[in-house]
Amino acid sequence: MGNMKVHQLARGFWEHEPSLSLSCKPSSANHTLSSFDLQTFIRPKTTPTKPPSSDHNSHSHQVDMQAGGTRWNPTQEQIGILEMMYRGGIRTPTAQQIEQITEQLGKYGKIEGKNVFYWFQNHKARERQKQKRNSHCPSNSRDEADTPYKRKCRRWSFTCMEEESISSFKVEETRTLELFPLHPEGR
Amino acid sequence: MGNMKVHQLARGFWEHEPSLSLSCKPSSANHTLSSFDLQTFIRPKTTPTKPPSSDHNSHSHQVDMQAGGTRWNPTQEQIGILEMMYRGGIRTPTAQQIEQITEQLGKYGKIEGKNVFYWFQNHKARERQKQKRNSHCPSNSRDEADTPYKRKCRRWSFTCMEEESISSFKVEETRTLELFPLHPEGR
DNA sequence: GCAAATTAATGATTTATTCAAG
DNA sequence: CTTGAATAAATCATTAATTTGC
Repeated sequence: MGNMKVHQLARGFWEHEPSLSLSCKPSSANHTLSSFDLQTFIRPKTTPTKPPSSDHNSHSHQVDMQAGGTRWNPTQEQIGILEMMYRGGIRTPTAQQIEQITEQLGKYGKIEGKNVFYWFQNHKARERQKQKRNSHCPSNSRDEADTPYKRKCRRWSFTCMEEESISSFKVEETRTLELFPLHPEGR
Repeated sequence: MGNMKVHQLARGFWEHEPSLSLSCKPSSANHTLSSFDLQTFIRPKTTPTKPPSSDHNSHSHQVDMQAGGTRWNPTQEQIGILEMMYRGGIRTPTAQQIEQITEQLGKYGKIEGKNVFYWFQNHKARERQKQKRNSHCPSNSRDEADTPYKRKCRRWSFTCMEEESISSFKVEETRTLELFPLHPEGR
């Protein structure tokens, strides 16, 4: 709050790189790749920064957020359920679980899969660090019911919501890319 | 591939947790959540481990992999393009870029968005660590063309490919979960 | 020359750290 | 100050190189 100036500069991503004046030796870079334009990717299309259209606000529960770049603001019910699951033993849910959880929690307010994912990550990390800070009598500092190194497969894939979303009431645009705040100190 | 014994134990995910005998105090857990079954999520549905069907091998380039749980094995063209992009300055591509890159690289072999994402993460990290190991005369150890702390929004979402995939030649099942080799020594 | 055994690379996940909104 | 979001570091796990014994 307060002194949080937000730069709106809409320059491209890679303009801070004149021409790669590094003299990296072109070792074994003799690829026989055909028909490929690097420029296509270097310059990501100068998005027109379409402002979010007038939202209809369907779900009522709390501020609808999204569509502008705000972050998820969980409701009490959502937190409750998540904590219950955490206490139930879930630490890093699989994609499948995340899907289901998201669907369930969606009843209580707007939510995305990544929110669920992040919530578990953060909660786990912070519980751990809280426990570490309370390492007074570390007699039984065994990590009780955490995931004991079984490597599960996450299996996700990107789904970019851009360019005319599915037309239904999906997340539309949500463009925060060119719009980054800068913080006063080097923290 | 000789003494690599593979455990096939197909027990469920959370069976290493009888009933959470922890006596965690039920602090402020008086949520008024209704109609929600925790068990649904605790027990993720005992997938029947369907073996991959006979693959037709469509793309010719190299071993088709996938469909069983193997990892992405990039072709020379793909590596070439990715390295070119990296040298071009791309470090952590946005979801939008990843989408495009994936599409392009798809011409040279099977690939997913997450492969592109991981490739950049790993390549960046390993370049950095390689450079750190060569810190002989650290005169100009400035991180040259890396992303200088601009926080972009990644914007991804989960897409679980399970339960009868889209029917086309998509990734089906890919279950490597319970199947881990054990190595004789502590690595 | 060739497969098994070993090692080196590197793809895929998880954990730690950091940034920033509210 | 709390915590959602994102990135970096550490770690695990698999595949390709490479070596080795025949």
